[in-house]
Amino acid sequence: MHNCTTHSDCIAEALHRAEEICDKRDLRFTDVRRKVLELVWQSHGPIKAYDILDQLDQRIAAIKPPTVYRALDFLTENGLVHKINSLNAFVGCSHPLRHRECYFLICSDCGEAKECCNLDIVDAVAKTSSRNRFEIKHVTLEITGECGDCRGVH
Amino acid sequence: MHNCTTHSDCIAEALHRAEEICDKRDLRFTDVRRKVLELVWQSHGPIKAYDILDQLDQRIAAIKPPTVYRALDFLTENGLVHKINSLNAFVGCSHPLRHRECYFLICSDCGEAKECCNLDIVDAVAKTSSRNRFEIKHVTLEITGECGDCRGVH
DNA sequence: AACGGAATGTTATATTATAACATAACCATG
DNA sequence: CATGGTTATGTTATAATATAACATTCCGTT
Ligand SMILES: [Zn+2]
Ligand SMILES: [Zn+2]
Ligand SMILES: [Zn+2]
Ligand SMILES: [Zn+2]
Repeated sequence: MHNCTTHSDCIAEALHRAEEICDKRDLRFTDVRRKVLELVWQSHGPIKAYDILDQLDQRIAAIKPPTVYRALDFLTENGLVHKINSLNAFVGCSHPLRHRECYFLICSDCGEAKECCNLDIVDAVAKTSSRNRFEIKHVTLEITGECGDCRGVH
Repeated sequence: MHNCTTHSDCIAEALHRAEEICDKRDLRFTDVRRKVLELVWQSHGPIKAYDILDQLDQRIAAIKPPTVYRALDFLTENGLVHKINSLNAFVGCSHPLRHRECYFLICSDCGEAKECCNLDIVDAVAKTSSRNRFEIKHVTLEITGECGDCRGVH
């Protein structure tokens, strides 16, 4: 499902990046927020809010939905996590500083959501928006289909 | 919110187009499906499943959620309606025959979801997908922001 | 009329998300 | 280090969205 070399490093790096970003921006990277982000990265793929909740419950007593959703809101607002609307799931952003230019290739077979960037798409979206006198706040681009691995293509 | 000249005509046309398409494809454009599509077009903008349900209830006794969702599934699968995931809402497709190339400009102020087509975007998406050896089944592009009218731009 | 498949009805429940208010932690400032 | 304002979390309840599972009806074909 993902091909990071050492996944524990991959999680640690994501947490470290988040810490730095929050530091720089004077945001509070609290315990709850850190733990939620850690679980998101642990899955290293789309994870549902209630699955996070379940996994937290095992570690911390009595975490409730609002706590998880608040943490996810914080992480999403600050570009550390993406919400994938077509899955009602959340995934860690792998480059939080260029967070607005991302889109996803979502394999309906293996469930991977590959985060990509592409200037042509960003340009085309920007142009068509301005032609329509539309001021962009947020772009969601979710491409669903089947990935090469699942199709056996090489 | 929308600028069709005569909205009753606009609804009638949409229903007529749907009828033709279903005819051609040997699909059953049943009463429930017609009524749901009619309500979607009546709103002429994103409408929620349970709002459709409420409005149906006033006309038909005891319509239940599964009935509405089934009709919406049918209409979505056959390109007559789009689901807008970021709103959990549904909107009529204004050109069902070219249904796959659409995207939406969604104004968070007035709530309009303008359906657009743009070949540059379609191309860029197709290219990046094939570069990633990814076979597209479905593309969701939802651009949220503020429309020109709401910003007072002319 | 009898059959088979598709659509709808029905009951119940799963899943996703938020409102509203109480408490606790944090942090600037005196 | 007390005080007060702000931000975050805890807590309870419920809202909003969506589907499972099974029964019945409808509809075209034979
Ligand atoms: Zn990893
Ligand atoms: Zn795959
Ligand atoms: Zn209209
Ligand atoms: Zn607007």
